[in-house]
Amino acid sequence: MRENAKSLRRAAIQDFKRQSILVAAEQVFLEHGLDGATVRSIAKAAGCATGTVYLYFDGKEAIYAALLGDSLDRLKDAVERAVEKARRDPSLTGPALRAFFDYYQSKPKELDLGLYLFQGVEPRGLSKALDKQLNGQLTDVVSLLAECLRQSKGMAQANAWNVVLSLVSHMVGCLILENTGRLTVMGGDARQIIDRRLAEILEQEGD
Amino acid sequence: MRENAKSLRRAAIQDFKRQSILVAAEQVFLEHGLDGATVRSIAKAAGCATGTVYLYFDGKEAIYAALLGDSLDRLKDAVERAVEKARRDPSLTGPALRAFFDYYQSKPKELDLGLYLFQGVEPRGLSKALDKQLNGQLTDVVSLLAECLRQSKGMAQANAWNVVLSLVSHMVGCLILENTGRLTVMGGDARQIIDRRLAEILEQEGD
Amino acid sequence: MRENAKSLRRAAIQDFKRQSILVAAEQVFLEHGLDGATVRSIAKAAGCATGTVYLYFDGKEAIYAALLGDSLDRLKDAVERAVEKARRDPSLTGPALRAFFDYYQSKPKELDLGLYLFQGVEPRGLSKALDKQLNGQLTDVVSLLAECLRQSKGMAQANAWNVVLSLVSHMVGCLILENTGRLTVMGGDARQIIDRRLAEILEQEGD
Amino acid sequence: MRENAKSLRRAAIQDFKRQSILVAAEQVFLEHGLDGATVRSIAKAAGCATGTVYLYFDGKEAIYAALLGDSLDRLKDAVERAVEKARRDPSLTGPALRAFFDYYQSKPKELDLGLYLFQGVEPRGLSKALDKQLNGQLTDVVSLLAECLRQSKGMAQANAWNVVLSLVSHMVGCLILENTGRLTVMGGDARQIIDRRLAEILEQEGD
DNA sequence: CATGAATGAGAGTTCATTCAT
DNA sequence: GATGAATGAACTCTCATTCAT
Repeated sequence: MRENAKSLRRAAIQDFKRQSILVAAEQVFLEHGLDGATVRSIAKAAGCATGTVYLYFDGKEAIYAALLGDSLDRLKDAVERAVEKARRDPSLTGPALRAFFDYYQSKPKELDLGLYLFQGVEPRGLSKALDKQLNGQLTDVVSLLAECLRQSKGMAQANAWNVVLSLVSHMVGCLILENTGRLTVMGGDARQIIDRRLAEILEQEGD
Repeated sequence: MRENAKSLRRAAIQDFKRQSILVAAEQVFLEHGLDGATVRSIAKAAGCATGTVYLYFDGKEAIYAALLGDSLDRLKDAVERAVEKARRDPSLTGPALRAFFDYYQSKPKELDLGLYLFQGVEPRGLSKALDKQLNGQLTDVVSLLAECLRQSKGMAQANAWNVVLSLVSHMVGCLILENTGRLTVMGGDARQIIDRRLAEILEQEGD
Repeated sequence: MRENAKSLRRAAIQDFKRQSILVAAEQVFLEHGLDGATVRSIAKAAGCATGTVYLYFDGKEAIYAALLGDSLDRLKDAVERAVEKARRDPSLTGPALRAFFDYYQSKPKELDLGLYLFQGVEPRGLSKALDKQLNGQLTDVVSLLAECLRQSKGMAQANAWNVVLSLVSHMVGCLILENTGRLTVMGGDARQIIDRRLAEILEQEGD
Repeated sequence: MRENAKSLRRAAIQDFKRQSILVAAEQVFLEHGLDGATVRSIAKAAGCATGTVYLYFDGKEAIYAALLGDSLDRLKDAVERAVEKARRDPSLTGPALRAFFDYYQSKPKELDLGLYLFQGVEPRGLSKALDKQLNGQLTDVVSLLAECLRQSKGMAQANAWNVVLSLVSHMVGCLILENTGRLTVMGGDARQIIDRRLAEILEQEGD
């Protein structure tokens, strides 16, 4: 018992350290970019020595992968919760579909982070394995949304899938343009655009 | 006169060199990424010495900026041509609106290139000046599209502007997801999504 | 008494730990080289924590020194036993002289280990003290062999000494070339070379 | 012509730089060992910046390889010259056979350098290719000596080969023990040992 | 104008050693 | 006594930039 308690405490401390490195890394990545960030600066931001970072992660890319994986996990959780509510109350279908957008709008940094993935995955050194994992996580999220729409509108599965893909693409585009200020400069409002789009989708007849 | 001719010739030669460096740089940037590209490799691809690159550009960032500016110029040209056709033949409004999408779908690398802009502009060394210039170029393109839609559908200007912003966001999202393979993995097709979207827009009554 | 017994036991346990670290270290040194070996890997091979190694040794060099000293002790033991037999039965003089060679041929790694000594003793951190100690141990071994030869052949002491020095040099050269594969590549056989040499030595008249 | 002269000059300068790095590297390797030597310290000793070293060599191991290859080349030259003389004047067979020993005794550092090869080639990171090359160079030298002995004494080829292998092993052993002071401490003299050995070999009947 | 050798700061990563537990 | 997390200096190697030719 005593031993057990001790190792539990140790594990908790380790988890905490790991998390604090991740938090620090996220800030550094977002401020300086994936290549601009140095392990040194991440360590300094985390308040530890350079070598310590390597006790918790295999290297810079591993940190990035962990960061992105966690982010997509949280996204999935958020979407899941919203979809679950909509299942109990179909009038919440709109908000459920918007959960993807809401998540990234409330955490714009996490989308920025993911953008690194959008540049020649291989050449940048991001492994195929990471790419596959992230594709899987993204597909899971889209599946949840498609199923939600299907149940709500009585659409055919394939149809719901296509509508959701279109919607998600639209959300991604809006978020990127908003994050970088391009949309604002041109007088656009991401939330408004998406809401209008959602209204159109939900108005349409099912099939 | 003699002097003048000579200097004209010299200017032409200079322009040619400058262009050949830009062409080489584009290839290298797209293959290795902004950070992965080395000035030496750009020079080698351009068939000149490392130092020569610095005779024509202030440095790596400057090459990138020039490249991006040129790309947006070409985009604007393409959109302008399409819009001009639509003005003469309103049935070509759909293809005109799609010109933005078509341009980047036919040159996916150029969108990739632009994506670097979406990550921490300042810290990466990309100047506010460049950012402003690019915003201006993008706004020009959107203006062309909005005016085209307005004339074709008799919409209010503000309304047309909003519709085009939404459309352009959608296109950007689709292109990014397609370029990175995420859309394909999930069984989506960017062109199809955008065409459906265009059909909806053009069907709607002009307010 | 009780205390005494306890401390004896403790000393025995300490010795055991020390030995197990040495055994582990030898394996690691031989596999990865003096610089390639890490204290962490030695500790892991010894089944203890990194810090524990420092409870028994002053550091990596100290482990190496201990290892080398032990190796030379074992060599001396082996030579002593062989020489003792030859004293009782002079026909065993050949095998006695070959004991040096036999020891290292059966444990080629220990000669490898010793070779580190041959490279920049001081700068590598190996102390003068260690160097002196090892010279002493080597001289002891040579003395044993010289005395054996003197008794067997009735040679003058100085003469026997010279012959043994020559023989030991020869053995060292053969062992090194064999260990590294150079001899084998060239179709040579260390054992055969040394045996022929021994035959010549023993055939010669004792001055 | 003018161009040619220029590039010739440039090539000469390059060769000079390369050589000066090699000379510096040899000193640093011998003082600090193969692992102890740092590229920085080699550069400093050569009077240039760290990066400059990488303009002339692929890395630390490449420097070592070049150093060792050059050394063996010079050894071969020395042996070749001596053997050539012996062919014209058979009374010089002794000195010819001793050329290997003489070379390394006059340049003890070069043997020290080679000793790194004698420690687990692979684990130390020294490539198989280097190992093979060096084996080839060493074999060439031994061949020269064997042929010299064969012609001088009218020995069978196989016999001469074996005698030379034995002799070379002996020389290596003597040189190592002398270089490290072990031989001197024990009152031995490498040159004397080898000369006696040579006398024995040359006295023997040619099979 | 063009060259490309030289620079040197800085990258990711490792590891001997320490010390709080 | 034993642990192993933490340290931070030092490593090899890269590359944007400069400048003598």
